[in-house]
Amino acid sequence: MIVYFNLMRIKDDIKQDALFEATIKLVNEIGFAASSVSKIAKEAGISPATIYVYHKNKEELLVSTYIQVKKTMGAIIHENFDDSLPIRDILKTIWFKMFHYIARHPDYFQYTEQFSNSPYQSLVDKHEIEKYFDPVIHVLLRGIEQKIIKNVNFDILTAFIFYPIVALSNARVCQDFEVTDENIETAFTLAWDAIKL
Amino acid sequence: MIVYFNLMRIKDDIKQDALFEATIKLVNEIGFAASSVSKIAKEAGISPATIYVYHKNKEELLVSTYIQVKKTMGAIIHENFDDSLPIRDILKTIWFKMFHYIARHPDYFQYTEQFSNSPYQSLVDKHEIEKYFDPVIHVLLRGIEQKIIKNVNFDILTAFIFYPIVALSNARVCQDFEVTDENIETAFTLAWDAIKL
Amino acid sequence: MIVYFNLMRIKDDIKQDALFEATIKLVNEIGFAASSVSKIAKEAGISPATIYVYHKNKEELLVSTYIQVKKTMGAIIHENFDDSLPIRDILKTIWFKMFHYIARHPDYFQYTEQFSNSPYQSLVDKHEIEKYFDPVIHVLLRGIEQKIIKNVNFDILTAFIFYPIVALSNARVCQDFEVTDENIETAFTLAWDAIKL
Amino acid sequence: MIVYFNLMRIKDDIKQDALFEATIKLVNEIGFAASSVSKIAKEAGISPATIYVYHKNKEELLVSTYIQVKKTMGAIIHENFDDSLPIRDILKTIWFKMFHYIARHPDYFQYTEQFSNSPYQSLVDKHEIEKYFDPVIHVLLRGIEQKIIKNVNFDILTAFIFYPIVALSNARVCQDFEVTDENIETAFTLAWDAIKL
DNA sequence: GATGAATGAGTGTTCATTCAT
DNA sequence: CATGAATGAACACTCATTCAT
Repeated sequence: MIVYFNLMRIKDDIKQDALFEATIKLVNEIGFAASSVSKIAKEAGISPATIYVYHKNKEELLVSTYIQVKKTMGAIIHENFDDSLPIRDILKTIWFKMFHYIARHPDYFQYTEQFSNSPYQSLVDKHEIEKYFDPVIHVLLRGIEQKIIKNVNFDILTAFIFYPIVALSNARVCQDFEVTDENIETAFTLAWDAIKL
Repeated sequence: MIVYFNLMRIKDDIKQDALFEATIKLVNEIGFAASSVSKIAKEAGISPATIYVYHKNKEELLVSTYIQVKKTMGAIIHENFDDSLPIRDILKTIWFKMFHYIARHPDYFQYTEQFSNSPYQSLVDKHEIEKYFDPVIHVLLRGIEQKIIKNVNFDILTAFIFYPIVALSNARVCQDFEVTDENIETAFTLAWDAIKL
Repeated sequence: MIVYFNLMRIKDDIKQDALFEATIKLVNEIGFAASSVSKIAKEAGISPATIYVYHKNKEELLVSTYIQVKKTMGAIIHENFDDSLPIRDILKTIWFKMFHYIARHPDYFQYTEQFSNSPYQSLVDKHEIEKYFDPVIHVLLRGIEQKIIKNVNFDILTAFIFYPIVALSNARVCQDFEVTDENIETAFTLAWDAIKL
Repeated sequence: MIVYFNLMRIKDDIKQDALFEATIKLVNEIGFAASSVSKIAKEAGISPATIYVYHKNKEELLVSTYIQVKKTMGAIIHENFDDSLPIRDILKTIWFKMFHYIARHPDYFQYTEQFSNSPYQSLVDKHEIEKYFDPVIHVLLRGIEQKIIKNVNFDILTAFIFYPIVALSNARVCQDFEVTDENIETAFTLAWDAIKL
């Protein structure tokens, strides 16, 4: 009986996962508006009706897919996070991790880009996302305290230390930027020059 | 004779304009996917069929609206463009002009943000857009030549001298950044620190 | 067990049938071009969207309706088909069966007439239709072999042994021809005189 | 002034003609339902509104186009009509003339075929069409009187002496029948065998 | 839990026709 | 006479969602 129950759970997870991947794949291929519930279902190999077993509605499917990607990204850039290193080194490490993560999962990244410019984005609890990136945020705050980083509005800091990664990773925005370790290093120099005191 | 000409000209500029404004307003209010042709028509006070007198299809309506906004923006940031000023001053002037333009037309800006992350974006002739921003681009190139600006990949430069404006103007991304002359000045300092040699 | 099977089978034969009859009725009443999907749906008492559960699109609905009529017609004219009778008798029997079938289902016949002159006709696999009429065809071939029927191009034979039935059954073409056994007999005499050696 | 008036009239006729040809061409190419007023207008090189100067509405345009083709066909098959020849020769001459006319104007013929199976057909005054074919009709009547042709219902006669021409000329119906003088002669033999006493 | 069938509401688009010019 | 602009009504079709099974 227990075995049976476990098999059920496994089955669930497989479907859940297929749904996650199908959603991202389809949104990237045909865009947000054209990704209908039934197309996503077909891509995932399940019935449209089954989606409603796992998710309240389409919105909730897209939002939870977004959150899951963001959560994963947060976890990955903080792997082996060492708070004791110099601030510049910590940030540089995170730059590399982000670029490498995006390079490995361009589809995940592209999904978040599309999502965060869609009307669905307003349905996300911002604090839930932010908490996945808390450790880096605290590094910046510490940098300000230690007078290593400019004491300016936090949004300004973000616009120079994180947003350029997004821009440079977005093939639509930057077509000539090749993601090599050397180029990442160069780009990071500008970021650091921008925020350092 | 002039009266005759006015009587002759049939395609209605007023309608054309209403359509332009309605498209932008609706896309901002309910997002790209939900902005149907009939809703846009209703907002503009015309029949859905009339849209097809002015535009081949929905795509073309959205794309031409985007191009028009970009064109206007390009024109405005180059108003009184003075090539003889120091490079830093030219760029700073453009920063202010962009922020002010966006502040005055937040809806236009928001439209371009949504558009450039939609599947429609791939339908735009990139070169047509780029030419509206040629003068600034040449300023950067001159800065590199004169060894005032870092000699790095152009996409990297763009990611630090233009993209932060987009990030900071995007209320969704930066909710704490208040657009005041002082804050713009501060933010520009970081941009200049990033790109200057 | 049978009850269970009935409960299981979901796609509704009753709806399928209603759709078939509605399509034919409407096309006969208002013509092919005016028979819109929604009108057909209303006539069948179902939602327009439901049509797309049973048929890929309008074309496919019309084509499959045509094929079904042709199939039925083929089956009926070959009922009790007796290959051992004299060729003239076989053909005469088929003449009567066709006239009687058409008289009983003038709407089915009229539908095929309209269909085969519409652009949809090119979508039909001709061989699929022809196979329903194979037995008669073979009778003609046998007649030629046995030097009972003129040895001429098969299309010519068809134009005299089958096509006149179509003409005479078409109320639009022949308004004065009353379908009585006597008149059919008379007309068949001409057909036989035409093809016999 | 008269010259001016004449020029106007000529211009009219050119448009009228272009409209006639455009209607037939388009209906043959894309079918009846898809041939919209504006497409016909574009094909004819005039404005859709102009069509309504020459014709009350779409129906009337299609009907009058049909009548004109029928009229032309009637005129051509009666060219050099010689009532004094033997009946068989007269009919054979008409067979050849019809086949040759259709071969020369397959588009005109195809138009009438499509038209006479469309709902528009009911709008035609049958008597107006019939009168264009009066002379042949009288030949048949004379044949009956002289006991050369079978004394049967006139529709039956028509179904064997005229309808096969339509069938054999219709590429959709008869794909293997090549229109050569020899084949026409052969086919006529069957027609004559059918109707002769 | 999983699903195929069903649908009302909506989609983008074209239609025949009118009208001011 | 000729027309470009305009439109209400309709088109074929897809949508997100529900429900009986």
